[in-house]
Amino acid sequence: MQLLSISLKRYGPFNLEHCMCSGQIFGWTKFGKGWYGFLNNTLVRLSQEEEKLIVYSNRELVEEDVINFLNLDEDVEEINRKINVNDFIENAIKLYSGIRVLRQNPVDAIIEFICAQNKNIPAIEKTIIKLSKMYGEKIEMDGITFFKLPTIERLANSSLKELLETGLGYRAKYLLDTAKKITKEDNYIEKIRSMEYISALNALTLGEMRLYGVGLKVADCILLYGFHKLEAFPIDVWILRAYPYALKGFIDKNLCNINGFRKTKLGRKEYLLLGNIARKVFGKYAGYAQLYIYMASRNLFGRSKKF
DNA sequence: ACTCGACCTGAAAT
DNA sequence: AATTTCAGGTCGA
Repeated sequence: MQLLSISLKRYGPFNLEHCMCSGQIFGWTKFGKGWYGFLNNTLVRLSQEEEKLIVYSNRELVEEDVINFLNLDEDVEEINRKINVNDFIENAIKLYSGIRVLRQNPVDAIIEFICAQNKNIPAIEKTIIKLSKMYGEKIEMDGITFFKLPTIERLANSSLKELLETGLGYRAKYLLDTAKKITKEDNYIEKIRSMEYISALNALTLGEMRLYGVGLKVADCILLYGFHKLEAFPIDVWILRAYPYALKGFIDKNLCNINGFRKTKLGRKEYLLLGNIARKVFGKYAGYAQLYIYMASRNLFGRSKKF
């Protein structure tokens, strides 16, 4: 057992709640004041008291791992300055200060975001828990039972019929096929990691290395949250709704008229166009802008009481 | 190349 | 209470 106390004073703004509720990570649960989840295969409880972060685990903890996972070293104040291009973003930065792009395990991100497509947040959490219960390692803490996400090998060795019991629906075949692909190809993860953002995006969605069931949006999530490629700008329905406001002053009227922004889905060409505009405006930190915009959009247009 | 309907399932809206 | 719509999309015709 180990307890770690990390002073947040020497880092920029950090807000655990915002990080956990920004749709960038699934499988973490809040009980009382603590967030429970897996950090590099170790079950931990995270809680924040203003300038202090408390980390608890049954196993040995390395402070470096925690700092790396929460990405405390990243200079968010500098990033915030760079992406603060209009009132909308400035307001969002104020409201959701302390949000950070976490450094998840890439494989976990792949599994999570394939499961997450075209589902709402409660349904996603439910599916992830079912999947973990079915295939993952069981670990207890504070009298609560938790299940780790399955390994990709375990998924590759499962069957479609079995996977369907988790309520994955049509995503089951995506997940199975993807798991097989990743385990079959040598160093799949490392190959993606070594690529530049655009190459990685293309590799995930086209050609030989393509993952079945991974389109542009899921690929962007994987690259941003799993591989920390900050140029990635995942465009989901929430980003699309807020897009004209978030990019105010940077989109010409033609684009506005052509696309109308009334669509709920984008073609490949449109998706890339909107993403490229965001990358032009927000530079290499488009991914951070995306998190702020996502939060702001849920707040503005969402009816869910969770946010 | 581009558009558009189908697709599993469960939550949320009507 | 039953029914329809929608949800952090992707595939294939």
